[in-house]
Amino acid sequence: MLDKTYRPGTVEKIHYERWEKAGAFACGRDLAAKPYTIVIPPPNVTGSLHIGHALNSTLQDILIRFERMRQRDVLWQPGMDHAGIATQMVVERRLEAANQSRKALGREKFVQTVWDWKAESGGTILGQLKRLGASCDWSRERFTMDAGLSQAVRKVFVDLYRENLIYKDQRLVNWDPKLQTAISDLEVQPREVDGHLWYFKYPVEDTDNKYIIVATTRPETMLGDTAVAVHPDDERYRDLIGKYCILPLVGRRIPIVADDYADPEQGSGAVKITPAHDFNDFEVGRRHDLEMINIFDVQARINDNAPVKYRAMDRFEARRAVVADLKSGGYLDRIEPHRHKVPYGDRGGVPVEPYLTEQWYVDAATLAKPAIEAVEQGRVKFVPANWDKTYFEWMRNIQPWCISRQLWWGHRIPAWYGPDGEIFVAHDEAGALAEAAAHYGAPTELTQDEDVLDTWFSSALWPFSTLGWPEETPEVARYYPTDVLVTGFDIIFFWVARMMMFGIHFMHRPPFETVYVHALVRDEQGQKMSKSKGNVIDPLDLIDRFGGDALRFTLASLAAPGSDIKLSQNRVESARNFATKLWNAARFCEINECTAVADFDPAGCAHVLNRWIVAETAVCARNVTAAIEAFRFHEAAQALYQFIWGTFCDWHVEFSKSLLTGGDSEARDETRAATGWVLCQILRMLHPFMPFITEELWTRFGDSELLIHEDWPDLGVALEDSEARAELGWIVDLISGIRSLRAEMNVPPGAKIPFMLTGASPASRRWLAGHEAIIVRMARLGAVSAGDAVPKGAVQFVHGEAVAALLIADAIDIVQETARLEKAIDRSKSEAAKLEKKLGNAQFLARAPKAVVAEQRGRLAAEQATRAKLADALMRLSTMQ
RNA sequence: GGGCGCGUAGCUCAGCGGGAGAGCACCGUCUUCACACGGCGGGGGUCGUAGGUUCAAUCCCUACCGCGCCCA
Repeated sequence: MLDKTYRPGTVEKIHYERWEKAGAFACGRDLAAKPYTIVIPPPNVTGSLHIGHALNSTLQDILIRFERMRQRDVLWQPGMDHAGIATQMVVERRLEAANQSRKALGREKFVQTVWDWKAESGGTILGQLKRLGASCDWSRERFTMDAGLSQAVRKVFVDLYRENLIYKDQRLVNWDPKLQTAISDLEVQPREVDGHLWYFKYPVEDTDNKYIIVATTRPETMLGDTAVAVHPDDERYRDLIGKYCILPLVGRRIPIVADDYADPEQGSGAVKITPAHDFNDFEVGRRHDLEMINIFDVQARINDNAPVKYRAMDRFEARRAVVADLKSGGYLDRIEPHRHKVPYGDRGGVPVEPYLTEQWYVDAATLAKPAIEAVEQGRVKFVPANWDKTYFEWMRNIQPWCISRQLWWGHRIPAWYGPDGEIFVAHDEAGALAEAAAHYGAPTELTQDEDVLDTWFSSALWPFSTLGWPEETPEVARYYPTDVLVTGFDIIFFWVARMMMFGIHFMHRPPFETVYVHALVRDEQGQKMSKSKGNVIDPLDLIDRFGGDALRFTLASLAAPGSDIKLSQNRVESARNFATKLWNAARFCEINECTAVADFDPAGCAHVLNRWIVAETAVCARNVTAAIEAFRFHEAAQALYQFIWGTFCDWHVEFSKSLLTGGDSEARDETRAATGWVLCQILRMLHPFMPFITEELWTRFGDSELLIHEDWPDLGVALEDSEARAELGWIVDLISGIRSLRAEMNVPPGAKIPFMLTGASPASRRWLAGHEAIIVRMARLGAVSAGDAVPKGAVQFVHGEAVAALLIADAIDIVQETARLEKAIDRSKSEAAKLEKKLGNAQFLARAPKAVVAEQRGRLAAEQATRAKLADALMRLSTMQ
């Protein structure tokens, strides 16, 4: 016998092991079947499971298990990302703790240390995904630094270089002075800070104490100023254009130029130009052919291009010194408080510097064009659809993508330099040497580029590199393009856009058909979870307490498209309760021998109760199928919850008791078989959402080894017996009506009340008689009869065309009953009045669709009939007095 | 400044042109032979504000108020 409560802890482990042992997650089980592919967004090798991963993986697993049961050949491709900066930082921190350092170790040994660390403790997250029930094909697990994936990276680099889509350029980059590497625009986080605007006076050359005032948030950069810009239409400065200033502290003669970039409304209207340290100034510098003076070294300390006094100061120290010196020199006009945004590196956590360096770039604008078209033409769809706006917005304004990083952990750039700086890009050193030999006419020694590639460069290849590309593997042919990508909106730019660009360029087809974008999981108050706030909900903790199924079901039912998810513990609790409810319904089935019968034909039920629950099951299956197909996970979850709890447990199980314990053995056997069949359909439908408990129950009720490979219910509309649904719907309403009236009239719960239905149609009488046992049982009635006139001593309610009467005789509180009926009449009157008004409107009759008019008429007629019956009841009551 | 989105029951959210819904919480009640992680019943909303379109607006349009996110 099943226990009284379901205990997920032990059960979940058992079934995950059974699945793995059976190779249940492997792709290629049926090569005749249509493939269905999802690649997992590869988590960082340093990562551990947080609630966002739990949501992301749950949704993927629902789709995967659903399609697997639809007998598609599913591949859920798992793996991890080497996460360049993040991983290098983790390992460096470990080295520091052991009093070692990356630089002391040297490149080769350091990289080996990272690999050792990865082998030892990297990738705990994948083990954690198993707790959630993720049915990835673990036999195909990949890592972005694997030999095969690295080969893909080199091929892509070499090909794009040869197509002039990768090039080296001297530009401003976002430089992280702490990590001493370039980072991409996307890795920069602007933070609001309270700073100042410093107003400086720059003397104008050859004038008598005439000066121009410039405002800046970064005084130290003045050491690299090479111009002052004013707006060409700004009257205040018109006569100064073309003249020169003498830069204080430095003594450099710098031009005053006219440029639209200077905003007359901002500050003094004149702006200092530091082309080597500001993105806007860089553009101004290009337009006016200004000198670009770099004043920082790689750690953002002042270098030798500045006056001796400031050399080797760090940027913050230099700021204080420069301000002090300008002040003492009489060049400081004033200081104003100023709130502005400062760019911080999202990894290093210090302000980044716009820094002039030579880096490798991808010509993103060219690659973006077909990627934009693919979405415009509908070949790739975002769900919800409006994420395409975000995608377009970014893609249409895309900047060259800086892909080189001054790190050691990552894919080393396959470029080699000759003694004269000539660049040779090749798949490997041998290839480069061969090219060099041809170029120089003799074997020549080369040195490889020191830098590695941005992590996202390899992630961009994930949908095909994991399948074996550039080898022409059967998997590439079979599983590319993938079907759906499930991801958070925060990496649309980082990852989705780049997969689109590289996928289309190299595979000639977009990497996926659908991009399902889910929201962020927040805490109960709607705050973003973060360690520093201490509001992080640990999914593993929730799994320990409530079960993996409960967490999955909760996340699925909260995953309404378009809005963030606020997760609270009591949602998970109620999902746990739902699992227990199902468990107990199964216990009921077990006790009453309701198990699947081999030759049971759901279309062949004789008893209307069984036809009804079969029909409701078919409707539920249709709804759940449609919801999952449309990525409406919350609707699917809700449909299941309502059907399992609200229909199967609350009504069918109760209805069935009369038949299961009654004397009619034929009806009993059919009910057992039908109930067992329904339970098995429930297990199938619920399996993608709650894989563990359903697999566990399948071992008791199923007729095969593993539920995970069973067929998804495709029951057909023929089973949706509308007559049975109408009949049982009438019974449900009748029982609910009686229960409600009993409660309102304070009838003691145990009292068996005689009941009479009057004015009933022959069909209603037939239904009443046919289900008398059920009605008596569930509404706690005494004698049940049908009559023409309501006897005295009854409380009544209108049930369809009939009046239902509870004969409670002396127990009636006439005052209370009068009030109740009057209230019901009032409600009916006001409802009818609204309908009459609407139907009295000629415009409505003329313009509204016929069906709507007819519906309103029908509603009015029903309302009037109800009111008449209530009025009769009230009159009878008054004659009792 | 540009873009996207959200204001519906105490809370979390569905619904998005023709009768205001769910879960949780709340109130009452019940040790009924699957389940108190439960059963039964119940209360609770001028659907942010103001205009407009329409025979009809929570739903479409405009403005405003409040809140969030992304980009510059």
